Amino acid sequence: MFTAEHAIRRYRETRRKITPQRIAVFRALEGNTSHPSAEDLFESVARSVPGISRATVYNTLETLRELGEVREYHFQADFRQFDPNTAPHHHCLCTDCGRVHDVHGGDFGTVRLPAGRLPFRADSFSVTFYGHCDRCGGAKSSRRGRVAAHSHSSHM
Amino acid sequence: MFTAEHAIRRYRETRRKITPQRIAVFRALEGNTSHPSAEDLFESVARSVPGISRATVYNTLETLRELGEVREYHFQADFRQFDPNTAPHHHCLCTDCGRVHDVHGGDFGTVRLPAGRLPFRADSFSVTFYGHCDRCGGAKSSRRGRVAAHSHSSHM
DNA sequence: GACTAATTTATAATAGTTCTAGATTAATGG
DNA sequence: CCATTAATCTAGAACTATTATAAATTAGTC
Ligand SMILES: [Mn+2]
Ligand SMILES: [Mn+2]
Ligand SMILES: [Zn+2]
Ligand SMILES: [Zn+2]
Repeated sequence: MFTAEHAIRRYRETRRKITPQRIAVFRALEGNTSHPSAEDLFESVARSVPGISRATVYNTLETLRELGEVREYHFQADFRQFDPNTAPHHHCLCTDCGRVHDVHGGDFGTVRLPAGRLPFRADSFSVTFYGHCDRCGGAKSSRRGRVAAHSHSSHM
Repeated sequence: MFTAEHAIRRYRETRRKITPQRIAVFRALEGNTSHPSAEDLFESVARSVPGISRATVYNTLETLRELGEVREYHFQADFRQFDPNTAPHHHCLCTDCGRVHDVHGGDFGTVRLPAGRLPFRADSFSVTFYGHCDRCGGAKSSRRGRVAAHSHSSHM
């Protein structure tokens, strides 16, 4: 689990300096399940560290990614999103508002490459569901909360 | 299945004009399993239609996407990729060279949202495997062709 | 073949990200 | 503490994919 303390330890281990700017980015990521973009994090961090540069936020995110402390996703075309939760989990992307929810805790079925001779060695995978979130449920399904409980399966 | 003829039919149906530029883009997409970017398609099409503008390629792709004739993916951060195969299928993204392979024809398991009360209505989903392709197999696994036959499963 | 709205083109604008050079500072050790 | 110095930070320029604009061209229609 990502914590500012853990990130600081990793930075020390790898002979990197601990700066107020970096700590602020770590804190902004701690427990953050919103899959923020670099700009999101910049805006959030700039409140506690006025004058921080975007470059610093970008650089810190890149380092954390190299260290394997955050994972980068490309849910949308226009910006990258970061997730301090590096454990494998699925995501739901609302195609209306762009919000991304984690999926965890249930029976999600299995995902595997066919045992056949596919010319590829897979290290990991990611599953993204596209649809509509709670708040965007849509005009026709204004009966919130029920609509949500939807199951989706496939056997491609 | 996407064909230039089918795209032309759809363009006629929706009162859009058939131009040499558009036909060239249709042809470039026909049977294309490389998941090309707009720039890839521009370069390819520019050979047969010198002077074509990038804007035309972008506009045509956008229209095809609206018509549901191609699907747009965000495998990488820096550009969008298009797939004329709109049937649901999985993908393998080589994290070395960026090539994307389709996955189809075997037993891939099932994917579903937990039947519980997840506040989300899913319309579709996409599965992406990350790893190393045939050609990029890596130094340690130069024994190509065997490495490939790898199976990956999960029950998160 | 003429008409006209749709399309195309070249180019400017935009947005996210990366690069750069000079100013600042964390870490080290006397 | 203070001095040293390599690492870091900042502001802003540069870069890249994409979108917007406006004027020129053309597909479709009669
Ligand atoms: Mn997540
Ligand atoms: Mn595909
Ligand atoms: Zn939403
Ligand atoms: Zn490869």
